[in-house]
Amino acid sequence: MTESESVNVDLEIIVQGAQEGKKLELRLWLRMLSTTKLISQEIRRRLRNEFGATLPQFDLMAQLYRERDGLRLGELSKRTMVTNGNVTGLVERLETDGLVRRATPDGDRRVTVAKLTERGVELFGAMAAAHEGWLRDMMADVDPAIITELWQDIGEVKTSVSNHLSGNDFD
Amino acid sequence: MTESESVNVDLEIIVQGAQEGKKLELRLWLRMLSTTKLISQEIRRRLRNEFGATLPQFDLMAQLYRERDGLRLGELSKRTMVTNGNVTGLVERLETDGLVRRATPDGDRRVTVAKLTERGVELFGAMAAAHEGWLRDMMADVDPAIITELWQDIGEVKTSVSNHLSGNDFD
DNA sequence: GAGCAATATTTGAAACGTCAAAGGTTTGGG
DNA sequence: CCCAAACCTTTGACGTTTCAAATATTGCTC
Repeated sequence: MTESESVNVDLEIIVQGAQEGKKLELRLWLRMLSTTKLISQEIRRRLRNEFGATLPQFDLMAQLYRERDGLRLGELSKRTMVTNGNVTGLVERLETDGLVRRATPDGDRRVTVAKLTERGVELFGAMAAAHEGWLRDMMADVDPAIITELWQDIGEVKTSVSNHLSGNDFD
Repeated sequence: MTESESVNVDLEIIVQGAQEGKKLELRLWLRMLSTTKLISQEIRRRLRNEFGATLPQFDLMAQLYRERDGLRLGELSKRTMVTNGNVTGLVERLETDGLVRRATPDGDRRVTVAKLTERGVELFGAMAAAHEGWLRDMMADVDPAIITELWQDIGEVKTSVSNHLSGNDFD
């Protein structure tokens, strides 16, 4: 059936054309998402294999590493973009692993402050160094100028998105 | 050793000036990750509120929408970048919701093929249209030229990452 | 100073995510 | 044939994620 074949070809051309006509924003989003997933999975695998840690744990510890006096769980929640309930569980597991210690300040007994233990500081230091190296390796083929440019332009995207959220706004 | 100290100072100034103390790759990664999280959370919230669906379900249905004859679960797993075990559960839930149907072809009884039902096709069509609009809104303040440029440059990052994975390579 | 609103964390249910092990099915070499 | 290797999906253990409801504490108002 040469006719139906040629019809199919035409359809494919049309579809292709339409796909490239796929909205720019959607196309960018799909690529951002898949790239981020790819990198996350690689980092996750390596954190697991080399340090027995998870990515969320790493993120949380990174915040506590910066603020050596500790942070309230709510503050941790904001900085890691993770819900309150989730922070509870994360900190709980890190505490049983001896990497984090929880304490309630005398001033306000509603509050719980999480702080890295010595072991936590030590472990995170090692993980952070490795983590940075992994990223450098993964992006080794990308021109540094492009990396800087990407950083700036993604900043613009982030700003735009922040200004167009439906629910609660900024913070 | 004053000499080595001055060397250190010089190095730090250079490093600080060049990248504000953080390696380019790490800085880019942190920004990509937070931006992706921000957009994901917004899409998730809207999918939930307006359609009662989740983002992973949306992703999976998107693949089945393209391949109207259905896909094997393993193929779905690759395309959605989700593990096999996870696909099983996702498809199970979508099936109880009447959006997807599972079948085992006569030729090979190891295989399970998932396919959108009519309701699934209909619902996904509506979700996809809304989804595209949300993205356009969120990125409304970004110059289209920059969006296209980002798409290309992130493509370079993705390629580089793909070529520097530790475990299994390409696909 | 009693109660009510605001703040901060925890809990519980449901879904998503990984990995590794186990369960069927097919296929191919002897 | 047959049985061992390869293939595909499911299962189970554990961790992450969200949301909403529950709990606890503080602070403020009247």
